[in-house]
Amino acid sequence: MTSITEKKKAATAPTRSRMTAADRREVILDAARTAFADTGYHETSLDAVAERAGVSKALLYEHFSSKRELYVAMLEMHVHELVERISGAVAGAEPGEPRMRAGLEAFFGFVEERRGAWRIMFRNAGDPDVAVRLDRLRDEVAAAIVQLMSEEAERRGLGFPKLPQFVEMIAQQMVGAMQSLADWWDLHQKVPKDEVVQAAMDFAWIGQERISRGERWSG
Amino acid sequence: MTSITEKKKAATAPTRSRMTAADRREVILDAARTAFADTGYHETSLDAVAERAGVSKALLYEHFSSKRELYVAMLEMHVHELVERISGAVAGAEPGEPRMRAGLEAFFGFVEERRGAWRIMFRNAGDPDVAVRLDRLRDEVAAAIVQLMSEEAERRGLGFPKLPQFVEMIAQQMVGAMQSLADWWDLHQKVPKDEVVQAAMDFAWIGQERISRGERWSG
DNA sequence: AGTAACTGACTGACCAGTCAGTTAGTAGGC
DNA sequence: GCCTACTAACTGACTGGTCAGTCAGTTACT
Repeated sequence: MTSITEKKKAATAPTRSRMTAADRREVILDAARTAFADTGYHETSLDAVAERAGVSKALLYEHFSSKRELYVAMLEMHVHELVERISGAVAGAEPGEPRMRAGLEAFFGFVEERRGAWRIMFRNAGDPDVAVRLDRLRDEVAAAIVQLMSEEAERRGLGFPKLPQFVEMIAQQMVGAMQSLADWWDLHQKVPKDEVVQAAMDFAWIGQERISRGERWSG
Repeated sequence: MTSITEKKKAATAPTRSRMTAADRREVILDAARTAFADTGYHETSLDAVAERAGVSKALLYEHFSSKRELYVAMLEMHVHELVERISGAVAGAEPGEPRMRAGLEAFFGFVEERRGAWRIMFRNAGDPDVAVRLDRLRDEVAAAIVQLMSEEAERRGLGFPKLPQFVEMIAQQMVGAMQSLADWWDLHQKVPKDEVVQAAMDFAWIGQERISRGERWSG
């Protein structure tokens, strides 16, 4: 193992330590995450990121060829984790309601544990190229939901073919609703995760009509 | 000296007309709308807006004290219209399902007629201060929905008091779902409005469970 | 002749990206 | 153990371009 000779655990002291490229890259990505989360893409200068990372701006360019590339690399890291968590949870659950609940739990679990990451991912776009990337991700998630819904329909021996775009529209709404709820939760962190998941199930699964009749899922 | 010896001969626009302040303001707001809709907040310079409006940048500052103020004024104009249309439609409909359908129709009607305006309102934020403003608007809309839902519950002689935040979470999801669907529609304009409204009703009103059983609203 | 509409030309700040150099580790020879 | 040469990590100081916002005027209308 490439032998981490000495864990720089004593990093508290201003050790003007030279790192391996890989380690330094991590430090930079982490600084980028917090910096961008605090002030957004446009309003965060690379000087600020460099300062947070404790290095010169020039060094950033040894690791990333542009501001955008840095941002995207950081973003992709978290996106990857989120996707892994959700798809893992979904794959390991029974079809139907349990699957949906598992997905929601995984999603809101991520949001809870990594507030900063979440905020970066969907509230801070700013740059159009970055926004395009996020849109693409969003569409991929929607496509995955479409896939699940179609399997579900087949399993039950029916389909939604009449409106070719129908399932996609449902999936887009699902994604939007969850994103919106996560944003709200970010501003109301006191609300426990269970209640958030519950509200998501209520809205997306049993629907408005029943809600307005006073019903709740799994009462 | 160096005065304009020769008429610039603005061959394109013959109307080098002097306007009243109010008229010019309208022209500027309109130019701002299209410019910002095309390229977003940060990527649109005031020089570009001025050019579109056919005036000098300095004149913009006769009417608006900053880029942000111009943007917000333009935004608020459209927001006001949207809110008027929806609340008008909602007020004139019977409670329950007809009311919801009326609100959705009004909303998607606005999106259809004013694609540019919609795109500005929620896809282009960019500037954090502007984003804050949009968030506030969003919360107001959510609050209005909460209000409607509460009245509805009272009308039916029941309530959702157990989780104080429950209704708010539902409302936030509703807003997010509709925003998301509108964004999607913006990229799939061929889909007729009726189908979009239908999908919205299906998702938000009857709920996922019934959808996955193959049901549709009003069959 | 008075004033409101309007302009060109400017500046000051910011910031992504560059470059010519300076260190800190390290491998190899003695 | 101690030099030495090599390399990869790292830096300060700079540039070139963009753009919000300003100002000293110039026109057109009443």
